Amino acid sequence: MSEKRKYTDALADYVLMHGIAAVSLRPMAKAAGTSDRMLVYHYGSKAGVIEAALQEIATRNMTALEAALPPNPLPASQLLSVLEAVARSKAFDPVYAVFFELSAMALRGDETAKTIGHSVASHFRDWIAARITEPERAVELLAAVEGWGMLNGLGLDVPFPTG
Amino acid sequence: MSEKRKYTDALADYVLMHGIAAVSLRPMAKAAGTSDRMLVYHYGSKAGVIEAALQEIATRNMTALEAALPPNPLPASQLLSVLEAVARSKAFDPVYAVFFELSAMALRGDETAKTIGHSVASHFRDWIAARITEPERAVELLAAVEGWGMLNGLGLDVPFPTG
DNA sequence: CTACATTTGTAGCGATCGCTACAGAGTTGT
DNA sequence: ACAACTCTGTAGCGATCGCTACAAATGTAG
Repeated sequence: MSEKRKYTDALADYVLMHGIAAVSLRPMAKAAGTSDRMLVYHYGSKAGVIEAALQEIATRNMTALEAALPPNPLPASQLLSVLEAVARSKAFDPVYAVFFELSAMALRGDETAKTIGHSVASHFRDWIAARITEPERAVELLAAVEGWGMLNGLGLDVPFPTG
Repeated sequence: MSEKRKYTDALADYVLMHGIAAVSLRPMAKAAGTSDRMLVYHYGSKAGVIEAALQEIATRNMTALEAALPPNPLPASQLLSVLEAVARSKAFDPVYAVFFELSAMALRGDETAKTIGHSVASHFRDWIAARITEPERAVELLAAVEGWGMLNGLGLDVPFPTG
């Protein structure tokens, strides 16, 4: 595996762990086993580094989704109980957090956040649509799951959507 | 009105405009017509400044909600069309953005974000509960509205929840 | 008026930020 | 062997960060 590929992997881990807002080149480089100098060399700038990390996170999520469940229409309620297991696992918190940060950045006009966030959300929506018997409800279910994640993150006791 | 009160007001505007992650003392002080020195004097530290701004934003939202609609049970669909008008207005984008940032910070363990975010979300939930004929559905509706805001912010064309 | 406490301006501390100039080291093509 | 190109370490630039020491100004109480 190329050095840059390994860096990208470590950068994605770092962003998931610390959030988009908190990153700076030197600590990130240290976590990736290299120097800030090399990150700028490979990715052009801090913005390039962050974009690469976000793209990597997006790709991971999409492939994880594909691998988790074959496209096979189920009743919405059944798909939601699969999603609930994932969403409730502590390991998913950083993904939610990055997604929330992306949304906030997009609302403030960040073009990179808009592009990547829109792409991730669209893929997730289509993934859902291909796995429920009422595909036109995919967006509604996605919104319910995201809204649940937000309120749950804020410590509200919210029943997971059941469809 | 006391100087500190005026500062807090300007700080809330500043945070709504620029986001939580982007704030630093000097630009914020300039926007409030004072110096970083004075912000630290009045609020103790940068964290104190941010907390005051967030509290002010939270208070504004709660009083705006109270003023917008008297507590009078309506069918959920009617309340949602009121909320849709607010949520779709461009002026509400910064509120959504700050809320998303708060959620991300809370998920990463920030105690201030947890406290304030939980408080805002609880009040909003209770506000809804007092204005629909099926109060037990308040959390579900809140989650749907927040999820809509997130996907909408990412540029997805999402129908507003109808209840 | 005097003694004290509260409020403010000036200046600057040490740390970190993103980024770059420069020089070598390593690799490749001829 | 030589030149050209890719890669990487060292050092440091100017800017900004949160915060503080110090002292002057301002208000308040005796």
